[in-house]
Amino acid sequence: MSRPSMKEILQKSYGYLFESDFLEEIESVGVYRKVKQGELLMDIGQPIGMMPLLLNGAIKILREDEEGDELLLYFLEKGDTCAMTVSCFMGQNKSEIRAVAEADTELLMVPVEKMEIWMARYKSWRQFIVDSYHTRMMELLETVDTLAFMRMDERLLKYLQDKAKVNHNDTVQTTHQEIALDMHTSRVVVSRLLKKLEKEGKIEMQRNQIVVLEL
DNA sequence: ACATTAAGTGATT
DNA sequence: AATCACTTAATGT
Repeated sequence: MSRPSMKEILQKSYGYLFESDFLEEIESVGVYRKVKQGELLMDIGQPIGMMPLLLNGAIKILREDEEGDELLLYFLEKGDTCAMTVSCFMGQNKSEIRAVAEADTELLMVPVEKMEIWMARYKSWRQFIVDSYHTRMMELLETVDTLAFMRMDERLLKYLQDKAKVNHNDTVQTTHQEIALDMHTSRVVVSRLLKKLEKEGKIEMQRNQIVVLEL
């Protein structure tokens, strides 16, 4: 199969949202970028100059505490954009979050100056921004609920399920240590809870790999 | 064979 | 649920 053109990729991820002439404008102004798994896309304190439109793959969004330890907030997938960039052109312009590629990912980077212009010109763009702000807010609320109301073992299972979903693969490639870092807990706790989940028949463990049986 | 990294476990707070 | 101290298992060179 031949490699799809930029236009085709864009059409597939955003065609249902934007008019074709607008899609062409996005394509002409956007800078294509490909990131490998684990690559740092944006760090805390960095100025935001570009707005990423995800074409495929997934990005994980993390918050950091005073000691430099992380906490996973949510994942971005194709058709998503970062809500942080939206608040950028409205004044604040330093990133409050860290963005790391969860999988190999293709993005289209659009300069933030375009945001305002498009807001005025395209209704579909306004709708897209409002909608994505809303869904991001809902995801953040879900994360708060998870942290406040769920037990560690439930949180862990949800983490694995979410990770399996965004990677479109029920076998999650990771280590207990990495999970602990994302969840802001210790490796020992993760290992013990994973063992419990395995006994309950919800997952299967191998070295560097966990199969999620309950999705 | 040896070093390194990942994962398992008991005890303590 | 976190931390410590230690063991065992898997993997790379």
